[in-house]
Amino acid sequence: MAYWLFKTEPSECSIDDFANAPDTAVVWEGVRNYQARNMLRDQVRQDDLVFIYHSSCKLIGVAGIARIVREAYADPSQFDAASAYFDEKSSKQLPRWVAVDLVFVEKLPAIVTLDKLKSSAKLNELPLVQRGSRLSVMPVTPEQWQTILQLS
DNA sequence: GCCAACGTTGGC
DNA sequence: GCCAACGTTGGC
Repeated sequence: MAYWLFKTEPSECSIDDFANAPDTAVVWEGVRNYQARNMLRDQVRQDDLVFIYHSSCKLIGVAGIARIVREAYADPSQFDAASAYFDEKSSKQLPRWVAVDLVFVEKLPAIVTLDKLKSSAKLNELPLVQRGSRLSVMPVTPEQWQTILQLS
C-alpha cells in the first residue's frame, strides 16, 4: 500500500465534491503530464491512499484523503472532442493518457496549508515544496504521510 | 493578472 | 539530438 498526493483546483474538483458523494467513485481524469501519467499507470494501485491538495485557490493546501478504487485505465476525456482534455493525437488503439477512480475517505480537521508544509523540515523532500515542482501526481512516504496528518 | 520555472513542440 | 519559441502551471 502506497501513499500519494494529487493536486486539484477546487473549482474543478474539491474535497467537498468527494464528501458530498461519499459512495460515488470520482474519475481522476485530465492528467496530461508524462511523469505524472507514468506514476498513475505503473505505480498507483488499488487501495492506495491519496492526499487531495487544493491548488490555485484561496486556501492552498492538503484538504483530505481519498482511496484508489480503480487502477489505471484509458482516460475517457482524451477521446471527447468537447472536453478541454481532448487529445487529437491519442487513439483508442493506443491511448496516451490514463485515469484512476477514487472514493472519499475523510476531510482533514483543518487544511494543512502550503505554508505549513513548507515550514516543516520533515517535508523538505516532498516534491510539492521543492522549487519549480509542477508534478500533479507525486509519491508521499509513510513518514511524510504521518507528518502531514499530525500537522492537521 | 503577473511571471518564474518547467514541459513540449518542431525546425534544422 | 539541439534548442528557440511557445504553452502551461501555480503561487503570489
